[in-house]
Amino acid sequence: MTRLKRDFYARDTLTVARDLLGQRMVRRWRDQELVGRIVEVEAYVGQGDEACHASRGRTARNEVMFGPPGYAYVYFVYGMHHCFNVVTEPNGFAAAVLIRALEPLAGIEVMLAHRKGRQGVELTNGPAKLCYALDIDRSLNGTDLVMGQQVWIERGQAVDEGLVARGPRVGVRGDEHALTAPWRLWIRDHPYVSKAR
DNA sequence: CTCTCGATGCGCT
DNA sequence: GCGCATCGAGAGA
Repeated sequence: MTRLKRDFYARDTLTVARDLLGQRMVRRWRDQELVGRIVEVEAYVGQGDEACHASRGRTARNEVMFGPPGYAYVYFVYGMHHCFNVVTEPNGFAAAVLIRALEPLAGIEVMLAHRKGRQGVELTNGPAKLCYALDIDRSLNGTDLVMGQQVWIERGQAVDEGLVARGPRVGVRGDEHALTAPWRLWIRDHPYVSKAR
């Protein structure tokens, strides 16, 4: 499998988000690989995007987003959950793509164990759920997706443009633009896409 | 099925 | 102190 390289991530965030659909996210866990096909993402685009954690400037928490592309930005939210993002755009431009849902492809037994009792789409149909399934927490914040050995993304089956759906992001706050920009992208009718609330 | 609400820790005002 | 890029349980229809 071909791992995505730095130049994949170093592009416009919406383009990276679009191209991440269908790719294979891989988590090295002990001596096996937990793999899921990316079926839903959201773009968070820098200082002008009020929903982006970096919109109010650089802090200890969002530091990784300001750095070079191709690194993991993992944050802790609601006192109990983690979310996994990939950093995009050139060094200095704070942007990232949130991975919101996966279709499990390998290591499903391990994912089932991590999800204690949940099964089927409940394994990975949400940004925090997939972090539980893949055992991702803040210890992975700042890890290199291009050279690292803990988590990375491989070239997967391309998604035809006609299958790409777009809409407003889920659960965000901010101005009118932040609330309405169609920066959530998913594979149309895919069963593992998260349920809107 | 839909809706509401509590959990729970930390980053930032 | 406030609010959060969420989830799961429980109630009601």
